[in-house]
Amino acid sequence: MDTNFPDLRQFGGAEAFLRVCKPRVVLEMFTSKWTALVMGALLDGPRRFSELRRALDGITQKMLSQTLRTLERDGLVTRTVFPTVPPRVDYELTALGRSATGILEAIGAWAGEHADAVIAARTTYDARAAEPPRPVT
Amino acid sequence: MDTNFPDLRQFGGAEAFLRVCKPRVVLEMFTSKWTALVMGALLDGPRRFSELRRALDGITQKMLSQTLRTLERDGLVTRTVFPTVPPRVDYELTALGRSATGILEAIGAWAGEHADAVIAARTTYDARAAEPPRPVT
DNA sequence: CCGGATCCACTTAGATACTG
DNA sequence: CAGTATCTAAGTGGATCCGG
Repeated sequence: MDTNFPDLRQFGGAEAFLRVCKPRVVLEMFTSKWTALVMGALLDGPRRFSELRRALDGITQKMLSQTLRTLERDGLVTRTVFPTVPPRVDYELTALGRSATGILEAIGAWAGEHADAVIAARTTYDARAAEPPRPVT
Repeated sequence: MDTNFPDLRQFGGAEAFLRVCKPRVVLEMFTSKWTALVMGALLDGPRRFSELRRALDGITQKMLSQTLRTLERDGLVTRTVFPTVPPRVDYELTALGRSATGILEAIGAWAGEHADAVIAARTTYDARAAEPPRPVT
């Protein structure tokens, strides 16, 4: 099989390549701890800040706020402020955001089939690493 | 739409939920900087350490070594030592590892369609954030 | 109610030097 | 050739306090 792995020297090394690699940009959208969970909580429709805070029982205000702002910046979520008192702010997935949840579903599907194998492999590896050193014979 | 977002209090809060959530386990397999690139470099078949080091032009020995060990621990890559001198070590994707690259392909496909929209959204957001504050009227 | 600002602990990654 | 060990810099997340 030949999958045309690129010659990274064209880009000035792997480091430079990663900065312009679009799949990597997307990967980093989901790497932060709360991103996937917040998007999941928005799947059912618009939610206000305090509803999300309750749904994500245990998340700090700072992290929820920060995660939502990142999602908004990436165009995955809209933020709507109602000029009432007390203030009310609604968050909702955009079309782009809903399409991005497809990735999370793909990950969930793979996880359903293979996560146990990964966890088992870790257990085996860790047990082997904890064994006493083998005699040299 | 109702997507049955779970009541996280059942798990003792979101923090505890994330620790047992299988999709999250899978997500974290790819969060480290070099994982996806190393797996990509192994798609064409077995490679030895120095070949990978060259293919990933600019990666440090430490990060390549660390990434490969993590992949091996997760059961995605096998490590084969040939007892020759000088030593030779081959790395190869397992069946599990090859199936996991499907996730990376899904991300790549979405990126091909939507990464530009994300990048554009960021640009717009950043420009707006840099504007002078609006008068209160 | 919705956040911003600050401080701190922990993790991650790079540089460098050394070993079987 | 194929790593490991150590040190340091940078980023990420949590706790807490303050403001509109």
